Amino acid sequence: MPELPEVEVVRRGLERWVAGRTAGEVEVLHPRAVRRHLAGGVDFAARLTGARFGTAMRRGKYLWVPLDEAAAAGSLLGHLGMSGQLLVQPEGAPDEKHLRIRIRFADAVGTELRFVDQRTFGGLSLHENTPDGLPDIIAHIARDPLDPAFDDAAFHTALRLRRTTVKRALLDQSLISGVGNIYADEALWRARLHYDRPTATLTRPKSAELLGHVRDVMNAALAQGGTSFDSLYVNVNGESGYFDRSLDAYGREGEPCHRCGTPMARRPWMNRSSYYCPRCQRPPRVRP
DNA sequence: TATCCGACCTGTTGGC
DNA sequence: TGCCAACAGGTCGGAT
Repeated sequence: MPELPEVEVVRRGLERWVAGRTAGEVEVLHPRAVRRHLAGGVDFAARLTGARFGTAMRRGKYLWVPLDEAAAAGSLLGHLGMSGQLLVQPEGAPDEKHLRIRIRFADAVGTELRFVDQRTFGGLSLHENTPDGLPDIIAHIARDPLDPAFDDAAFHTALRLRRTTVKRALLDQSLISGVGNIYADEALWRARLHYDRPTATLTRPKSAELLGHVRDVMNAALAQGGTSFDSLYVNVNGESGYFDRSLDAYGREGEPCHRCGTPMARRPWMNRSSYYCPRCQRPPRVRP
């Protein structure tokens, strides 16, 4: 599934292939793909048509493109969800099986923007912007740790104040954005932290170390998977090369820990799975 | 108010 | 072989 590095690759692709162009005909082929656009698909298409795209922005896994001629100070907001792709395809190319939204351009370049999404967890929508230039609906989303303006000290303070556990905190988009289940497990393994460790017990050095590992995991993925924006198409296929080569925790149940050789464990967690090393990542003595 | 957790969705996998 | 349940997981919103 697209994680933050893949979303960044898509952002760069949009910046290169879509910025400065004007939307022509817009087709909404599946209503769920515009479910966050409360006025519905017809309104979405009508308002987007004729709008000129600015430079794509990103916060966490949300992408948005400022529009200069649709609703005043508005943006086209996108989230890829579990299986979403934004593709710039030649006009007339066969439709993808899960094509949800098609945006033609009012120019003669001969390409169109497509939103393709098998599981329809993602979608596109139009929103007004806050004074900060952020789509209003994502104003509550925290900055991601690759954002130069991310405040490490404030993150640590917020962690200490929460009465929750460390993995829940990593997945809390109002604390830190862009961390999904996979990267949370990877960063916790690197930091030798058990997922159920209460955040209130984390020292400042330990939370700084954890944050550093989150950044390392993301940067490594970006370095390995962030190549496709140089091609003609904005194309995230949902499979980062990083997943195949460099995972230390996620999906490795029963395989030896890359640090100590102990078989890795998997535990059901929040309708998901947590992968960890039972030796390197000891559970907290006092359960929260 | 803060935190928790089920629902949404569909292709794949594994068990019977 | 075929059927069905389990699984994957980001986000929202209702429940606690």
